[in-house]
Amino acid sequence: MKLNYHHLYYFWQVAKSGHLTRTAEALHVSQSSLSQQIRQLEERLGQALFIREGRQLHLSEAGRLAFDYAETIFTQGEELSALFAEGGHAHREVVRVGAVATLSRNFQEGFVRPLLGRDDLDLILQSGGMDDLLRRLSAHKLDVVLSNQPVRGDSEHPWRSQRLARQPVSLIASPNLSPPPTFPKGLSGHAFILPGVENATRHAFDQLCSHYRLTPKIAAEVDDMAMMRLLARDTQHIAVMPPVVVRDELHNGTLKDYGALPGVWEEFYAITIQRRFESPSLKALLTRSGESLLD
Amino acid sequence: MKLNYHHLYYFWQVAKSGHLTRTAEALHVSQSSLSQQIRQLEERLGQALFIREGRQLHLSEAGRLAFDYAETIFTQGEELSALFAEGGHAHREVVRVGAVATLSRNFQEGFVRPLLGRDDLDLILQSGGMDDLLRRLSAHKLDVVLSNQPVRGDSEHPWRSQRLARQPVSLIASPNLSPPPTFPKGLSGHAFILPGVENATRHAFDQLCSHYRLTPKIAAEVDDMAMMRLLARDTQHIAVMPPVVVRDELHNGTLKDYGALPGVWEEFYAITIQRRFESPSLKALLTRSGESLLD
DNA sequence: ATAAATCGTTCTTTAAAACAGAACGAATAG
DNA sequence: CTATTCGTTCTGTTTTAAAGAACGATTTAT
Repeated sequence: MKLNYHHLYYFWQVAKSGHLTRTAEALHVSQSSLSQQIRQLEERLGQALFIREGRQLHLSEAGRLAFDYAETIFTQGEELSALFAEGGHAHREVVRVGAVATLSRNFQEGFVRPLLGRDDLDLILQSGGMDDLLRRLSAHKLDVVLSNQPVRGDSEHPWRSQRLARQPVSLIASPNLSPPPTFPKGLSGHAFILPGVENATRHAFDQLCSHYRLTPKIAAEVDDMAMMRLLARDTQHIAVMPPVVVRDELHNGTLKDYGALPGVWEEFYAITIQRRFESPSLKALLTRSGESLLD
Repeated sequence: MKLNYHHLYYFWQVAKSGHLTRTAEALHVSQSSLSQQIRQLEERLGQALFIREGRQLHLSEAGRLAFDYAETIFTQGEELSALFAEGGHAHREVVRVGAVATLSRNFQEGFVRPLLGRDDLDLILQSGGMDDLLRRLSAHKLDVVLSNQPVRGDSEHPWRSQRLARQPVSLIASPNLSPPPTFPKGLSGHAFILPGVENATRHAFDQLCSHYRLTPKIAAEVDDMAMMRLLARDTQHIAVMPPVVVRDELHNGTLKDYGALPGVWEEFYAITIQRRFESPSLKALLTRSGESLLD
């Protein structure tokens, strides 16, 4: 037996105002009809939503609960309705991309680049924390989340993490460092700017160091790639990061790539919710080869 | 003309599976009926939701949009339905309190204390960032948010900020500080642990200092009250904070209150959404006098 | 190549629901 | 203590959703 949304709607309206007769007038239905529909909803749910005290209606605890749900349901519905009402015009395609705020901006740009030239669609880019972004993804406020970590989905949150690209991780520093650092030997005297410990790249780097019995001096731990880029530029320390982050600086000579670390990769994932009808533009983004994202 | 939620429901089901006939069977209705209801929805919205290609249905851009809304609407509905289905039992009262994570724990506890003894209701306490909490409040996932700052509501977010209490702010430090600090003179040689600049208390403190032409040495800026408490306890610096935060330490002599700062207050606000039927327990919490919250 | 099956739409009839109106009862107001 | 207000219940009416048959288009099978 299905929930009757029209009954719920009437309940919502009455609960909002607290008066049956007034609501009936506002909705242009008879109070008798309204009363009946609400009673049917109560029978369907198996519990009283209103407490009848004299000729007044008060929300019961169950009613309060139902009201909260009704509120989100029908505000969504009204939003939808308004969206279609405002313009009879056809809807433009929209692609909404969320990106973990600590992710490389160059990578983000590379991902959405194919969409930038198109004037037949709207691109919405939002950054934020992982939790926040995943919540928005679940609420269908985002189409895809970009992250440097995969996420395991479960039955409640059927997320799908797809690796878009992997990028070697290099030693990046000022070009006039002397002696020039090399890996694994030739690091003494230098301090490092590293990704934070929650980062998978950092984990790989630590493993590599422990393999070569190295205990590098740590100048800073930074989780934001944009911040790391600034620190690499403005200090004499060695940053451990993918070259793509500092593409411009490498090109104009502000920074130098002292070589990739073997077996250490920064990975990029697209997290989506599996759905039957994917936006064709988004689908195209996700099925590209990894190289084009990083050049 | 109102949006028909039954039509939307059918649309949602068909859009999920992509097949009209199969969905009709699953819902135990005829495919003709299903087809008609969806057509009526399209007429109501003024746009095609499906693109008919041969005998296949594809979501149009408008359809994709509508589908996202339908998804949140009906998952909410199903959640509601499940909630009432699982137990025919009467629903216990629930009060859901959100608190800004940086807020004093003692204050939080004082706020919810009247509810702790009651076994006829469930108390849900969540902490998080202001943005996150306000979002949950708007989504009716929380009944009230506790904060040390008021929030201006608007027509879209009709928040109401109510001041629950104000608390003097004192100089708090180790009891064996010598010379004992006094305000405004007698602070030289001491360093301070201060709330972060986004905190209203910090602002008042800075104003006070500038009035007395003081430039205090800052040892640390901390936005989390629990953290501040630890630092006050484990350093020889002077913390600027309300005594309520360190009530226990003051009582057992671990810390000492060197006097309140004139005109500096830490304020506590309850942020709610105005509604017709407030939970009686919550209402009782909000109408208490401020004193009982802080003792 | 052509018949058969599949799938969605449209038209018409039938069943179900939402609805309005009247009668009723209880609580509030003058 | 009588009017009025407000929610409920009962009955007949109207509207809406549903089913069935006919149709057209596309895919599959022979």
